[in-house]
Amino acid sequence: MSFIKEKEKFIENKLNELGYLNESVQILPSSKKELGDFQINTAMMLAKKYHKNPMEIAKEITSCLDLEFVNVNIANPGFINFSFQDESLLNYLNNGILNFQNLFDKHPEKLIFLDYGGANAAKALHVGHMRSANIGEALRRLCNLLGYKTISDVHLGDLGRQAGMLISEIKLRNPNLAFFDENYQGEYEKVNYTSKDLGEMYVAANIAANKDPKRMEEVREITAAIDSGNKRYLALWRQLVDISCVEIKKVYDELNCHFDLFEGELDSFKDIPAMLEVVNPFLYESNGAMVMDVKLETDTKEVPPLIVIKKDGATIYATRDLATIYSREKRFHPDEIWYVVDSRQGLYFEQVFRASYKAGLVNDKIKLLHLGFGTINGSDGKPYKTRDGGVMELGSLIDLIGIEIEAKIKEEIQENREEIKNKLTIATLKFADLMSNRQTDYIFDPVKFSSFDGKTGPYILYTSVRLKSILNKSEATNYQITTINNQEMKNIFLKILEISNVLNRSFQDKSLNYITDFLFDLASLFNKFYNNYHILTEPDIKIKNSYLGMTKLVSNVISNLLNVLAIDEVDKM
RNA sequence: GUUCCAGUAGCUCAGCUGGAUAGAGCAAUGCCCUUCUAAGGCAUCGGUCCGGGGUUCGAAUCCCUGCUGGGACACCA
Repeated sequence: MSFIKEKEKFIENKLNELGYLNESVQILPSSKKELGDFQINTAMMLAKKYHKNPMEIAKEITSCLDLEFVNVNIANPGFINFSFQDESLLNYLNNGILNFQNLFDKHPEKLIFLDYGGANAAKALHVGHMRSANIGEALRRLCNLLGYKTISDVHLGDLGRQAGMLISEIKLRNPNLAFFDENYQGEYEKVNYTSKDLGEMYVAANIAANKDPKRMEEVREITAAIDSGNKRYLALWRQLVDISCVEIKKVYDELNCHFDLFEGELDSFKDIPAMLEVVNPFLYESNGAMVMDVKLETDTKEVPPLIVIKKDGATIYATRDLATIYSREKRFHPDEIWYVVDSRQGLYFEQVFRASYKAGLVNDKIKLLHLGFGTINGSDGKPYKTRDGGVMELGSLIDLIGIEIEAKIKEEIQENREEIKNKLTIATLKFADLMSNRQTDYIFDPVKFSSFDGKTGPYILYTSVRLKSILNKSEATNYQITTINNQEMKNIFLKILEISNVLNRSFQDKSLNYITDFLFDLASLFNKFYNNYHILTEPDIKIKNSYLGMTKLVSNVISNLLNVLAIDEVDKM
């Protein structure tokens, strides 16, 4: 158990003895440092609830604190401030050097299924995909750290109109391919496209179809044909999906994303009949389509019915998502399923989740969550585009930042230069992406992000390199902090005590900005210390060893938290 | 039109479920490298927390209301 948690429990027990039953206590860093390192505001909350004088309750609480609490004082109208004995802190922190896991609290074991990534087959990944990937991957790692089991699925968008688009374009360009011969019976040849070709053809088809209604009609027909299982088109489409997956996997690899399952909408196809059997009793016909009511009496807003089958009899994304939920429940029995998808799909997921519960595709105990995220905008506040107004592909974006980064790596570093560049580039992007609260939009500014002054990924990595460099030069092998020698050191330790709280909040909000903030604060505090004290030349051996122990501790903490964010460290930069 | 979410320093954003004097980064100005990576550190400047009511010991945070911006509102995903 973390130190803070242990002390909170201690106070909660004392409150029980005083007759304040089942109250929870939060120990927070004090906002008035001159009054103590920590504060609790419990007395004022209890005062309201029990109609008593907060000062009196504060006195009751402070009178039962033990000797580990020092410098205890009460301030109007009922703030309790205190600090902890250095020995207690050091005892705990030294355990943290040996094992990072000692610094925070484990959660109850559950299985969480995460759906993130969401790349579209045959279309290049763009900036929006990056956010889903970064947030999803970091959440997966956070879950694992806290003791949850996880399954991640990229859930490709590999069915739908882009299939029709692409095939119509191929048909136009190579009408003689066997896929377009209704009478062809033999094996289908391997097509010879690169994922770049696919991207280019998709764009061409999209433009043409938007201009020409006849072309759009053809796209619709092909899409519908695939939907109803047309073998020729499906054979071609599966090949195209495989081609584009090569590129997609490469990018996810660069982003350190790990997917336990690399499934997609195509895979949900086989589950549709079984799903429809369950949902069928709830369906009714409306304007030709088969829909399901999902509104509730408690709604203050209008929640339209969910379309499950289109009027042409074809499936729609909702059909596939319902089938996927059904299949996930059957195969894995997760306690929760998280969807890391753009906030704009909020209403849609609300409908799908309601439909799932209502029809009994999943039991009521399973938690279905849509973790929406804000859009990535350009400096004009509109969705991020390239300079000429096109869609910014993720790959080009990574290259763009990479060039800036390359120029800043020290010239004398030649060994692994490419690898260092790549890691710094991803660190830059990820840190910027995870830094803003998950739910809010943010402005993507390549110039700002690659400048890496201030609160950035490279700043954290720079600090981590510093820490490692010191540890290497010291040649220390075991680490023990025996004294808190100055305020800068104390501040670092107090910050580290916040880890458990930071991880919990991050988990609760499903937002990584608490972790990026913490990393920045901790790195800043260490850099401050670094500028004021010289570790390796410290003459007092006891103090020097404590400095080294602290350096090791900070290094461990930063490494572990960067790992949660799926950011790799470097040895030099 | 209905509904949801935003509005905090010149700019970009935090703000721990109501706590004490509202915080960072960038930008601006001035310092600190013969010392463990100066991609660093220190200092200064910068605020009617969109406006107006209310709730209470206490509001950027909760409620009401107005203004501004953005999203969503059935056969795209």
